[in-house]
Amino acid sequence: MKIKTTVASSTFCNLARQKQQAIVKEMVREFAAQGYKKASINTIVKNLGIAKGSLYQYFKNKETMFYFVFEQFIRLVKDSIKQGVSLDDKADFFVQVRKVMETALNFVDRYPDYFQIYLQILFEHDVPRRRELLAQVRLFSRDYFGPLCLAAREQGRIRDDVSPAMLIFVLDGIIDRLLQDYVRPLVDSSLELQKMGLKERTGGIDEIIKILRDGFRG
Amino acid sequence: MKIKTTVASSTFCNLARQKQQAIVKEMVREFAAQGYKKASINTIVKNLGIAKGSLYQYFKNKETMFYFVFEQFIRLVKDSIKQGVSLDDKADFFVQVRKVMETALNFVDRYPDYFQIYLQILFEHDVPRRRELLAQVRLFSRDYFGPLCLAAREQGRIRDDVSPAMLIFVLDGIIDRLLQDYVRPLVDSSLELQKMGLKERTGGIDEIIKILRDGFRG
DNA sequence: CGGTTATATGACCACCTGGTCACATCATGA
DNA sequence: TCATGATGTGACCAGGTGGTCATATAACCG
Repeated sequence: MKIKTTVASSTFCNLARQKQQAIVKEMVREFAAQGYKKASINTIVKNLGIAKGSLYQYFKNKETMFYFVFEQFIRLVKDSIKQGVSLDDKADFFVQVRKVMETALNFVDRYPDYFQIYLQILFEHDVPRRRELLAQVRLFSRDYFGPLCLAAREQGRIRDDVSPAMLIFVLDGIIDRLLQDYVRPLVDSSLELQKMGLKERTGGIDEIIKILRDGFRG
Repeated sequence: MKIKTTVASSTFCNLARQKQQAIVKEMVREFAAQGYKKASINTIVKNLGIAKGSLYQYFKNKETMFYFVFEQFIRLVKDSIKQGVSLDDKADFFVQVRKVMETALNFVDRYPDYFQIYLQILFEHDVPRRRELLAQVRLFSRDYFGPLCLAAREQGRIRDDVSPAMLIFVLDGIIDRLLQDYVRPLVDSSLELQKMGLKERTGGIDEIIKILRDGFRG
């Protein structure tokens, strides 16, 4: 099974699978840790033990390397969505939100570095073709949550004194926080889900859903 | 009134107020836009129209410049808290949360670049003395929300099947999102509070509080 | 084997970085 | 007016950046 890409050279595509994977892994690691601009090609080749010229035979330039990695990220996301979630208008809204949270958590659990790269793109304003890249991602938010939220509201599962924009804002915010907390816990307010087993994790998500549904009031 | 700092040179402190402010403003702008490592001293001096050597007579090195700016940030935060909020155990919990949100929003409205610098520190893992800096900030979160949340729970204003950690996690997450959305709206899920007048903004916050209190259920 | 093409290499380039310092300019006070 | 100390300056440094390319090595095939 050949690797799918629109930007890597044929030389790279014909590389031994093992070497290929090592290169991808190291590029992902470096871009995840440093973002686009701060990422160092010298560091990448040093860690791989290959010459810089070699890397530049595989990819035209730094921007292409980044885009290649991003391509892989998009592919993984799409695969995860296909496998993990099936939109079902009839199911309870909060059950569906729950499913989305679990799918998203599974993704960042499996591919934390790829998720970090996504965060880097969100945060770094001078990433090449940033707008275009982000437009490709709007997964949990627009393509997914948008329709889900609108449907839920029309079906009366959501109080009608809450605007759709606000619903999306809060849900998206909570999920984002959940994922970021998973890969990069802050000292102050962490659920530490990444330290838990599957069962506790499920319990944590349950609690969040409960809050979203019924609020904090005692 | 002399500027308060523990790191700037006396030469800088004796500078004409106007020049001083211009320098502070430009450093804040650059660090806010680029973070610590990517920030360029050459850019700063070019934009200011002064020699690099001059800047290095005001501050020992880049790290000192960054710390100086951070010092100012902390000062502004403390002032804002003093003015904006008074902890009141007897007031309704959600009313207090509301007050915190408004105070925080006012801060990022007045000092968006300083808030950006805070975000940069949160996100950039190789900022010098990062842990120490972040420890000084835990404002809305630990020093503030922690006691508030615990008190609210003990007084039964919060449902007792929600853990304190979860309460802090969700509140902190929502506020964080609110502030980030204010200075750096995402295309997909933005409330666009920054485009609104004071009244609409108040309405937006009200809606959030309502959701936190009673949840989304229709 | 020889010949030809594909891959690997690292010295090298121009450019930028944070930082220095000998020197120029200015202000002050006698 | 002149001397002294404070302030301003930018050429310069070592080190890092993304990127190139002539050359060396390997792989393949007749």
